[in-house]
Amino acid sequence: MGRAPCCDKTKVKKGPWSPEEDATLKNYLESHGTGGNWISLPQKAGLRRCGKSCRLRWLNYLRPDIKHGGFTEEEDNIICTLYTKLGSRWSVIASHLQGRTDNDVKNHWNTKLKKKLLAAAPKTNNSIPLINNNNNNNPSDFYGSSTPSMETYNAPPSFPSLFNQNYPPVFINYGLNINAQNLIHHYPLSELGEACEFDASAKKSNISGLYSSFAMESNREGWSGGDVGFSMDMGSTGCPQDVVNGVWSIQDTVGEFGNSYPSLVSSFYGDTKPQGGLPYQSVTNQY
DNA sequence: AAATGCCTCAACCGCTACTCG
DNA sequence: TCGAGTAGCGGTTGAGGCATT
Repeated sequence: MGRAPCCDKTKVKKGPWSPEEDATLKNYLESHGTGGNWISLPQKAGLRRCGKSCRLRWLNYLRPDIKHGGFTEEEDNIICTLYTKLGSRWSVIASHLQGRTDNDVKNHWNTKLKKKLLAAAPKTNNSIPLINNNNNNNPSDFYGSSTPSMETYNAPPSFPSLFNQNYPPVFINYGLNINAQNLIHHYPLSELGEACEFDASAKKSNISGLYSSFAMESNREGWSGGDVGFSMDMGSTGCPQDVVNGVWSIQDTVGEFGNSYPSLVSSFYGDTKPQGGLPYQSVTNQY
């Protein structure tokens, strides 16, 4: 048996709020406050709405300090910068923007900023991103049923906060999440390290989290293995975002990446979770 | 003018975190 | 310490508006 619903769904109204309902809720909250309990509020206020719905309507729309209307360029930059550091923690990001709600920021990102940045990131010529060693060059096999975009992007030029001019250009090919337990189940870590040329520090890591972040980059100067590099944080390297959000930051990884490209995050470029058991295969990059 | 497709965003859903008895 | 109730969060949906054909 599942969890008991927060209200009787058959008795509450759903869908868009009418101006009358807005006024009722606003008047009630301005004179009584929430009383510390949203669940019982609609009954007290005389609304046939779920408490959660009332809370959302107030927080996202009726609150007097809400800023409606388009986002400024400065707000866009803040969102982009924080997204690279925090991932989709919309409430935290929204807290840095006066009068913006998490829902607002989330919608704005999904409908505008994400597309804007993708459009500003032209595909590279060397976009043959992944080949597995299973004698089967169909990359979708590697990703299971959740096939990601196999496109490769240059660093978006409109994303200046990500790229410090003191560093050489970086081309991130792809970033994805991997279920570490599945991974261990199928591969000894040392074998994985050999097969995929993981950073030496990653080989030594203890796997402690369910999810780890895995990223591949190319054209990275100084990479000992040639043009292709892999980095993996196994959840034990002090990266605060990787386990929960799949947000991966070179700045937060250990080893030789540690002092490289500050704030550079791969999660923007692709994010998927392989589903089902993976066949034995390693991954290389080819030009 | 009508049909169609696309985009936006308010609202919902389900899950986790937190609080309190 | 545990469990119930509630708050908060992020992902997703779908109605309505707008643009294009």
